Amino acid sequence: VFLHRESSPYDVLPIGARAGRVRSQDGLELVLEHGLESLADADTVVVTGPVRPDEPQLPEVLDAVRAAAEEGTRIASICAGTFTLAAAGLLDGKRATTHWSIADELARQYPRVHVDPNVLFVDEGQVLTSAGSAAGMDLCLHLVRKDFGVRAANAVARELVAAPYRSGGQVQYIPRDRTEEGGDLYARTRQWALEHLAEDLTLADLASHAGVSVRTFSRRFTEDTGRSPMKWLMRARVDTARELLETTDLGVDRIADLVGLGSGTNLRLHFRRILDTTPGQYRRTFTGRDVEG
DNA sequence: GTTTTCCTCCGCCAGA
DNA sequence: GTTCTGGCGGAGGAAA
Repeated sequence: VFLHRESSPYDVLPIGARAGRVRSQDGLELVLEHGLESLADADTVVVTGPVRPDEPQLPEVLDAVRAAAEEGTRIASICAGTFTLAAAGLLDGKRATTHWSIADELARQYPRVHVDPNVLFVDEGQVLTSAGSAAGMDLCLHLVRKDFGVRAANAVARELVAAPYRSGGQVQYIPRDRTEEGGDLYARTRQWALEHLAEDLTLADLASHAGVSVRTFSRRFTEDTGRSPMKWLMRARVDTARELLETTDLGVDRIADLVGLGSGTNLRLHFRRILDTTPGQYRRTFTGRDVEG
């Protein structure tokens, strides 16, 4: 589990298929104090899964993970752990991701899973999946962010010397046939947009900053980030509003103004759509204060 | 809650 | 022949 026991806001419990000493493939000996019976007490189970996707899945692990899910436990996976969730049937009909190098294999083995190889993690509510190990950290920070808010997630990220927030839609690094030109496509335009959130930005403004046509910008941006430009912008606005709700005493109307959402009504609407809560509930949950305006 | 207007997204296609 | 770009237009959604 990637969260430091010291810095984690959770009680982190490493669990093995059975308690005792186990030897990893690279020869490391691990002592696991807890076996699968401990899953029954967990609120969230993070499955790191087999080292390789072609490793046989242990039936007792699949049964335990399935039983936990049926009890309502939140289940997350990191890297090849997604294969365990898929084998347990938890991903049937759902979007999921894993490391890009084994995404094709996941789609082949589990055709009922909608595999998205281009994102860092996928949040399907009770079931969450992530790409490579570093993306697993992003997923864990996403969970902290959901459970305890932006400030707590940032504190954990600082402790781990990690980026505080990389959205799930951010593209995985995948080697392409052609040379990567300039790395993260439109990163400068995204940064520029974040610095001008309060303004009435249109798709044409973003395309103009990127120096390409609206059509090309829209197409390449979506390929690069997994989200259409304006959906990405809306999420950035709501995320900034969340941070302002947590770290300031500003009213909803003022915050809506600062993040370019125009009115408190509009901010409430998008808060509800994206986070399924209200700004007031959000501030009360994470700060204990009420919201004005 | 309804209506109107405007914007975004996306498929299609032509040209480079 | 393939890939990429950019314009057009319709469908759907968002905002006022």
